[in-house]
Amino acid sequence: MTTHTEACGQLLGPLRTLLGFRQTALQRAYQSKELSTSGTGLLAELVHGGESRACDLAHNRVVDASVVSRQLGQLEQEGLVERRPDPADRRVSLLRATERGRQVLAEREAQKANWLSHALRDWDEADVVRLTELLRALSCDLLAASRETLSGPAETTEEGNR
Amino acid sequence: MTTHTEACGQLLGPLRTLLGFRQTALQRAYQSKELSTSGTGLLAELVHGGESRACDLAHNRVVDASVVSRQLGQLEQEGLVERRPDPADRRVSLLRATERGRQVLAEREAQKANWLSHALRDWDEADVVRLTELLRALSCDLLAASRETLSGPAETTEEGNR
DNA sequence: TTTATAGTTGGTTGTACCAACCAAAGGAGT
DNA sequence: ACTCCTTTGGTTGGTACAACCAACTATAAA
Repeated sequence: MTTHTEACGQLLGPLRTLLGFRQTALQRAYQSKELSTSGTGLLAELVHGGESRACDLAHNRVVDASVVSRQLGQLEQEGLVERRPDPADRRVSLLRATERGRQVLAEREAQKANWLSHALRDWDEADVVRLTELLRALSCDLLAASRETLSGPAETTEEGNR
Repeated sequence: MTTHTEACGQLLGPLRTLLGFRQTALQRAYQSKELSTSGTGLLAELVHGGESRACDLAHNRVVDASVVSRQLGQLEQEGLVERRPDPADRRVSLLRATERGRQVLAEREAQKANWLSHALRDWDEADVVRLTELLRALSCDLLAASRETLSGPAETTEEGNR
């Protein structure tokens, strides 16, 4: 039980609190009817990541392909994304955000940024920046570790958690 | 559009990513069958917060009372929490974690801390501490802002809330 | 031809909401 | 003091949404 582990233990509390917000408070606080909350993330990924295949989207978000499929269906129906067949592989469709999709997302992001800015009105700007960096790194490492755990909890770990 | 707002806009990405983990990767990565993920949070609150009333728990977690009610039922059934009638008000029951509840939670927390420690093995310890502080503050302010938004989005926005 | 991959659809589960309800408290009016 | 009426704590029923897995079709690749 190193001090590093202890420090991580301390991190658990706030992390749980934050993750707990999903589905509840935050969601309700800044939700629109136009964009089913989970769809927002997908749309954002398409806007920022450019044209992608559905399976890549699923992989990035670490969710089942079926989830992405349904979300895409919804987004497409609302005209926020469009698909075209991949000329190189007729199994895949390439997804892309429409102009309207970009626009809607931009609006939502602006709203959220405002809301967040209000919520953090007492914060030092430097702290916001610092937190952003740390969270980015955290997400990245959590993602990697999740994949590791999910794919091979068998023998990929060298000596022995479990 | 101040730079503060912009900085918050930058924060949105990582934040979304992180919140997206809920229900998916993280959940699966460190989940046990003994404790329904959402129950963990409740149990943690009981362990750390001491004997509480159900309505206070609901308020703290910003969820509907019915949600807490069902979760408590489950936890109680597994012998992780117990309730006793409040002598001062016969409507309320006071909830408390059982010894076994404490034990189970402690195990889970240790597991998680280990997992997290592994995930963040390349991190500077100081950064972990810093992130913990920032996340704590973030949770706190997000919570406050959510409540504000939820309770009175009508006309309470500009000057004095309520 | 056989096997693997991309995507969709059906069925199930977990977690949340709201509405409706019961039981107990707390005030107000007589 | 006694009864009404409103408020509050908690439970239960019904519904929505997002995730999963399994089964299926169509296409590629070996």
